[in-house]
Parts: sequence; C-alpha cells; structure tokens
Amino acid sequence: MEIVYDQHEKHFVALDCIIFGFDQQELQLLLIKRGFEPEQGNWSLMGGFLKRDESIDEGAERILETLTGLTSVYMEQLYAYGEVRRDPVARTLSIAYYALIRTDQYNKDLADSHNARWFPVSQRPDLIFDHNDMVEKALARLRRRARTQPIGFELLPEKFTIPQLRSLYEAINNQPLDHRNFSKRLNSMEWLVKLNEKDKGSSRKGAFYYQFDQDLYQKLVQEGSSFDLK
Amino acid sequence: MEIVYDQHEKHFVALDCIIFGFDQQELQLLLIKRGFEPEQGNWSLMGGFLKRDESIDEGAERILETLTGLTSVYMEQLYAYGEVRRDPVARTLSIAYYALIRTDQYNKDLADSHNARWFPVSQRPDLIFDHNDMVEKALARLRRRARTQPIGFELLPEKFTIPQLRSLYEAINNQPLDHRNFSKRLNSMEWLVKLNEKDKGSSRKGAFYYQFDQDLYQKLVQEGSSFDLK
DNA sequence: GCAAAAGTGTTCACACTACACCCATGC
DNA sequence: GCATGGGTGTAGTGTGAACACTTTTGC
Repeated sequence: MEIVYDQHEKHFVALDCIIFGFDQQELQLLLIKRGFEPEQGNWSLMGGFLKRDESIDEGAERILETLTGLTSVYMEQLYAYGEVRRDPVARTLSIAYYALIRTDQYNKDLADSHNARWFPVSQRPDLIFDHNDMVEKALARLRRRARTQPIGFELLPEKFTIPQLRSLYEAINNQPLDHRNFSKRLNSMEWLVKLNEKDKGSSRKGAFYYQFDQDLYQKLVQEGSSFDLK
Repeated sequence: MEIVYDQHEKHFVALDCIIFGFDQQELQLLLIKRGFEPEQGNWSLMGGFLKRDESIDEGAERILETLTGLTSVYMEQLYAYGEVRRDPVARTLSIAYYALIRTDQYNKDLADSHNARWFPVSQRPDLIFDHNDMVEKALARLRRRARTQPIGFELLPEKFTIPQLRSLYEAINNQPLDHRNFSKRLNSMEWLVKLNEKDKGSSRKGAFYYQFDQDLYQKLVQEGSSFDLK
C-alpha cells in the first residue's frame, strides 16, 4: 500500500523536550551536556528520534522518561521546527514538547547518567541549534497557560501553601505580586481545598497547606466558569 | 555525514492547510474533494508532502499557493499530528497550518481544478482522517488570535467599514456583539484610520471606510500597548 | 415621510489595584 | 519581647456591559 506515497521524500523527525521545574525559588530548566559531535560538550535540550511504531506524543513521553524516569507528567506539544538546515548533520524536523515536573520526584541517577543539570531559566547557557528559540517559545507558552489553566500545580508538591504558589507565579512571570491581592483571588477559587495542616518550613507562624481539587475544577469548568490567575 | 543518523527511521511528513475566508456574512472554509483513494470523493483539507529542500513554512506556503495562487498570506503553524495510524495508507505525520485569505482575491480556476469549494464553517461536511480535529483546533486558535492580535483584517478588503468588521467578529465568535460598544472600542484604537469615503452598499446613509495602519500598530506595540478586541 | 442602517453618550456594577495593620510563633 | 513571615480588610478607580436616541439618505 505504501507504494502510492513512494514518490515522496521521507524525513528524520526528532522530539525535543523543554523540561521545567521549580525549586521554590526560581523556575528551572533541565538540560543535558552533549556527549557526541556535533556540538559535543555544549548544552542542549533532551531529545531523540521518533520511532515508527509510536505517536509523536508517545515519543515525547518516552524521551522524558528516559531522562527523568517519570511518566504521567504534564506535557504539551509546543511547536514543530522545520528549517532546512536547522540540524547541520542531516535534514531533521523537530517537534518540541514542554513538560512540567516536580523537582523532588525525578530520578537523579538517570539524569546524571545523561549529564543533565538544572539551570535557572534566567541563567541558562546558550543552547545548540534552534533550542534557544524553543525555550523562549516554551516560556511564553507557559506564562500564558499558567494564567488561564491550572497547570502551575504540576510544578508544586501535592500539598502547597499559598505563599509557595505565589512564589511560583512570581518566578514564572518574573515579577513580584501583591501578596494580599494574590491570596484574596486564590481564596475565592472554589477548587482550592484548605487542609488542616501547616508548613512550618519558612516561618514561625506556619502557612496552611492547600490542595488543588481536580475533579471539582473539571465540574466548574463544565458549568462555564474559567480559570484566570494573574 | 548523514550516516550517524542512519540507525533511525524516516517518516513521511505532510502539510495540511486550513483555509479561512469571509463572505461578509459567515466564516468560510476552502475544502477539496479527494480525487483518489483512499476516501475518494470525500472532502478534505488541501495538503501535500514536505520536500527535502523546503522548510515546513515554505511547504505550507507552496501548498496554499497551489490551490489559491496566493502568496504573502497570513499563515500560522497550528499543530503537528502524529498518531501512528492517522493515515491508513502509510505512517505519515501532518503539520497543520491555517491561513486567512480574502475570498475575492484567490484564483478560482486553480481552485476549481482541484475540485475545491467554500463551505460555511457551521455547515462544513465531515472530513477525512483527523482533519475534523484540525479544523476545530484552527477555529479555537483563530478565535483566540482574533482577540489578541490584529489578524481579522486579513479576512477583509483593504478598506472596510466598522459594521463589516463587527460582522466578521460576530462570525468568528459565532455570537452577536453590541454595535455601540464595538464602535466605541474601535474608535479608541489609534491604528484605525478613517477614510473620507463611504461604502453605500449596505445602507442609504453609507458607512465610512477605515484602514488598518500596520506601521503605527507596530510602533504602538513596541511602546507597550496591546491589542484586545472582544 | 418613512424605512433602514450608521453613528454617538450615559449609567451602573464589578473587578482589579493599591495600600496598612494584626496574628502566631520560635527564639 | 521581638523579629519574621502569614493572614485579612477597605477604599478608589477604571473598564466592560447594558441600554436609547438622533442622523442620513434613497425611495
């Protein structure tokens, strides 16, 4: 059957992952040091080639798992990069995905074995090929998404405090937020579940833990309410 | 040099175009009737295969030009589709693009020769493969973009009236707009240039023509102002 | 003079912003 | 008792939504 397409050319298709994390201070990026030419020794995104028997989503998940050991992670397709000479070795398309992971849950040994390291996004090194473009686009996308969809929680532990969440949003948008207004907005969100437990890590008084109620959120969305968190 | 990638598989890469137009009444979609198997006789998006010596953007432009004769059209990459069996003939990725064209400017003979036809988006036929998904995603993207970027003008003639523009926005969002509020908002936009000329086509009184001042808009954006048109 | 669409102004309510004070606790 | 971060309340302002009337012109 494939014969009818045989007049057309085939292409290498890579998948590159922009992996974001949060260390309670700054937004972080997981990068790998290339162990092979070209660009050996330089930093790049984690990537790999698409296989015949996997969808592109599956391919991206496989690559993320190879580096971090994680599955069931928030991941979203970012953009397809297809300049003719973007890869100097051979014509290769790349479909970029970005992922949000919890920095305390990935497999450090795996990451080490790939020479991976976390960098604060604000101090990331120059990357190979068009990977800098990818990171910038991912950042822009993350900023927009964090505003309109409840994805920030993917970067925090299950239980988090409001100051932690605020700190995350400050890191994502790289600007300070008024803590009273932020709390006020959050407290008006029905899907935010207050727990009877405090985090004493960052203050004497302690801050209450909260959880995101995914099910309730879904229900509220279906009823027409929407997420908007500046 | 290509040898280092030879262990990896190559893939067919298609480009599919969601082509939007506006007939002053409804948002339209340019579709083609398949002249070959599989799915012969069914409706689909205009598509084609990526060539070795063109970028994916160039490929999408080529395919649009093949059908419409148009170049320099507003086009944006939408999404990459890569389910393993999305194309029953052979494993083929598709990168979808959407385009906004002026329905009075395309080459009708070319379109006819491809068995193309305009459909109101609300009455579009069922499409082959995953093309329905593509159209839905394109519609969602168009709605969002039209709000935050001045791309609606791409669907109107150079000179347009405020009622025309409103009608376009009503068509895009499929909901009526208050004409006083719409005018008020528009009139507060500096980049809207009022001409000394009226369109008498749709009323006795006639409506003034306007133009979009691209240069001024760019300048205003750089000064930090932003576009927001509900 | 009347029908049909274009154009303009006002009011109201809500949401966002800015801003200041009290609370709980460990040392 | 004091320093540190957590938590709450209020007043002012600007933006968006609702809504009604006048204008122009061809017939």
